[in-house]
Amino acid sequence: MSEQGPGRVREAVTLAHVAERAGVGESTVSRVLRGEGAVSEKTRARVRAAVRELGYVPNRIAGTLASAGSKLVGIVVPSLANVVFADLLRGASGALEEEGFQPVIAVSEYDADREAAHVAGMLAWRPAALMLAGLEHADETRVLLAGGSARVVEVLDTDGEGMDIVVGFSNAAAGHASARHLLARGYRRFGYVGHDLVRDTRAAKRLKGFEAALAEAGVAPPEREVFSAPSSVELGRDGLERLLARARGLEAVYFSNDDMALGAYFLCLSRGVAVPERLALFGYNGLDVARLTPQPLTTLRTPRVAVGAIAARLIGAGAPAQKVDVGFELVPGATA
Amino acid sequence: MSEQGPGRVREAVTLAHVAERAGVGESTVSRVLRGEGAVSEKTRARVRAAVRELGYVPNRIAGTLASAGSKLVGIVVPSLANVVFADLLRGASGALEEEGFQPVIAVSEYDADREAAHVAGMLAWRPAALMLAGLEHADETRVLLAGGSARVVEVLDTDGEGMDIVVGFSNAAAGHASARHLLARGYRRFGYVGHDLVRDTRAAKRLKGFEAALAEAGVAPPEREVFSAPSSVELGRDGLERLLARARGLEAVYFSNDDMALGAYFLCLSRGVAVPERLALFGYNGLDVARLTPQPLTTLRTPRVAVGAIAARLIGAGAPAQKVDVGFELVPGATA
DNA sequence: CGGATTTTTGGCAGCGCTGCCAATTTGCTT
DNA sequence: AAGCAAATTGGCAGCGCTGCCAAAAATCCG
Repeated sequence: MSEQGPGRVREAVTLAHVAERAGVGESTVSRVLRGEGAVSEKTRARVRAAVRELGYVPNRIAGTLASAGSKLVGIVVPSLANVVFADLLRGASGALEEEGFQPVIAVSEYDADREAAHVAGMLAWRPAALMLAGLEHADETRVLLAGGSARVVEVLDTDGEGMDIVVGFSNAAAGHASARHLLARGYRRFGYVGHDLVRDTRAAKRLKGFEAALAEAGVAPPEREVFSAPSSVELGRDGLERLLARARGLEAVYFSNDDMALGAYFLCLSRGVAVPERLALFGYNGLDVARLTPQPLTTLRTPRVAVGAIAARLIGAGAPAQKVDVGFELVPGATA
Repeated sequence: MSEQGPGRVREAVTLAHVAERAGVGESTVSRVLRGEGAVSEKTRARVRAAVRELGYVPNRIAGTLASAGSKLVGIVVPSLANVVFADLLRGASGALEEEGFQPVIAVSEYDADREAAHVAGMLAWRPAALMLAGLEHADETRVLLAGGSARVVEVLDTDGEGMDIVVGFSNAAAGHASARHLLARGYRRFGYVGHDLVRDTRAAKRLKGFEAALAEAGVAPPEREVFSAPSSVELGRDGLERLLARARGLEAVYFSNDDMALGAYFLCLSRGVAVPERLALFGYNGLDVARLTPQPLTTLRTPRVAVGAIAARLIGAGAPAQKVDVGFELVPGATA
């Protein structure tokens, strides 16, 4: 029953056990483990041996409590079904790891209140930083964040005021650039097929930028076909189908993202609608798969992985509040 | 400087502060917060008011240390670039949340040693459970897991021995079923285009099952074109291109997954190769996008989201060690 | 209305580790 | 060989919360 004895009683090996085994003080073991403070090579070796022999795994809960300030970084994304956020997480997760942080993720389903709940839950772990998508948040979220000591990084959008660090690009500018491209190609009669604009404020900002560019050029706003569901290939196909059924003479259609555009492109392939001669298609995101279709999709690529990575680096560096615009790249494909 | 005073010194509001403010003992506040133990409605209200007034956010680090056993669940996936794992995370994350757990993720890049390192790092947070992809792990991982008190859930594969709970399906059976389907359709000369088989052991198991079925039918094994990189649409296209360049008379090609098959399908569309008449294509995963191409891809759909959710439920229920086979579904499309 | 119960509370010792400071040892100098 | 500075090391008080147990208050009963 006692924690010593010859048997492998393993249950809860603590730093104290390691210290005893190595015949040194607890502080010394702690120093060795953290590679901090001067410890002679001899003791260092003894401690490491003890750690190995006992199969000791440090308890970071206790460590964090004692030292205040954890190495956790909370990340709340709107969805995991969308490649954008998977890419963001990939970039963030990789860089965070290198910076010595551990990501903790949560999904808000594009719901501001759920986001707030997650923020509260994560704050309970006293994270070093919290990463949120976009600049629009529930008031409660702002209050929680203002009161805490965690850094805040808002990503993927720069159109607005950030609370602390902001890393992203202008969605309005993206929409604007997309429209300019289409206008330059001579298109004048536009359509728009999109998903939930209320929840996905970034998509809404793109559309706004897109329409602004048309207005500036004195061109009529696009005929809209908007769903209130998350984006998907299927929705894009259905959207274009409906749009074509009711709007005559459309020359080019702007989509809320590549998934949607892809569905529409497949519809065109199936129906034998000549792209871009009869109908031009323009997406958003720069998805890999959309680059390899028989005709590469004309789209606008965003550096999502980089956004995650840069955000992580800034957190690691303890950078001051700032806004980093990583820009985007218009990718002329063969569909517009 | 003192932590009281009339001003809003906010820094570190603790349970003790709440207790003082509400004029009750710490234990009472703790009980109210956890909704455990009998507390009169009157005091309960006073405590809640104090919590609100002070903007108190419980410190779960301290709570976990005091009570032992956290509500964290570590999840180590091989990659985030692959939809499969994003789906898995989605299912797990949603169900975990409902069960009151918080997911902590890490990416191993299909590397067993990195996986081991992440497992060690997560164990330091004394998680309730750890979720790993597949049944193949580094010895170190097994040792760490055997010594810890965390539950272990291995997902997406049932071909082999699990350490604790296993939720998934047989990849070998999946490959076998795919071959049976193609054989039933009369195809006899096969090709295989795949990605890194050494790291992605599940893909290797599928191929093995596929070849076994061919052998059983007395059919020659497939002509292989295998890359040592992660799967991608591009790799699928290139793979088929190479395969066609060197193997004559192929009738059907099996792909390591839908991404690969999609790239190949696009190549066929571009080159005007009649699918499935001249060449049949068979994928794996049941990706949404592959269901909406002009010709839906014939593939095998796996319940990835469900796997994540079921795994989470079992953890929450404290289920005993077991192996859950959720099966898969062969989806006859128009490409084979 | 006193004593036995049943409810509600409060007190306080840890959980395992880190930070601070003092004690000890070692290495140099003169 | 004594004197000091520098390098190592150990002790121990918390970090903020929960679990356990005893104290206090509210209820019940004959």
